[in-house]
Amino acid sequence: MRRLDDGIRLVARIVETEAYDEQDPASHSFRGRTPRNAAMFGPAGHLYVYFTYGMHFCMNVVTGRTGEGSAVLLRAGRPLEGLTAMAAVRGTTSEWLLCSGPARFAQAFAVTREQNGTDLTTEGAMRITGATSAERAEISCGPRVGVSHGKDLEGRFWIRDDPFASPGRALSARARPWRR
DNA sequence: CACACGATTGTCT
DNA sequence: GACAATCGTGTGT
Repeated sequence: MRRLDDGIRLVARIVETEAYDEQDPASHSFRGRTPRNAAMFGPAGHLYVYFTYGMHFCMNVVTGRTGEGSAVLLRAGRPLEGLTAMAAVRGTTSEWLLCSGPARFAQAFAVTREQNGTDLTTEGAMRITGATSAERAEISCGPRVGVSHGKDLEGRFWIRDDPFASPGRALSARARPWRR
C-alpha cells in the first residue's frame, strides 16, 4: 500500500518476485557494497530502488540481515485500489499493463530514487504486509528471467495461475510448488 | 576521464 | 521477433 501526497491510496497484491543475494552473479550486490546498492545492505523490510536502462526504476524489498546485501525484486502486482491514478501515470487503461513488469510496477506506484531506503514495515507513506498461509500455498517457484548469469537458480516466485504474473508456458514447464 | 552495458519497455515489422 | 531509447554506474586506463 502506498499513500500519495494528495492522499490517494494505491494498493496491489504482489504476485511475482525475484530473489537476489551476494552469492548471485546476477545480483547488484555480487561485487560488494557501492553507493548505488547501499540500501541492499541495510535493514530488511526497507525499499531498494535502482535506476536502469537510462529510464526505468525498479523496486526491491531488502530481505537479509543488516550488512548482508540481499533483496527481492517486485516483478508484478495485481492492482486493487487507485487504478485511475495508476492508469494516469502509466499512460494506459489496460489493467494488465499497470503493474505487470518491474518498471511498470514501480511507475504505477510512483516510486523513484526518492523512495530508496523507505521503511516498509511501519505505518507511513508506503507499507508492505505479509501473506496468509493460504496465500503462501499458492506460490510457485522456478528459474529467473532477464538475467545473464545464474539462470539455473530458482530465484523466481509467483502466484500460481495469476493472470497478473507473467510466467508463460516456457517457465511454467520448469515451475514447481514453493515450499518453505 | 573514457566507455561498455544493464534485474526493461514500447514500437515496428 | 528485432531493435531503439537513454543515462547512471562500475570498471579500467
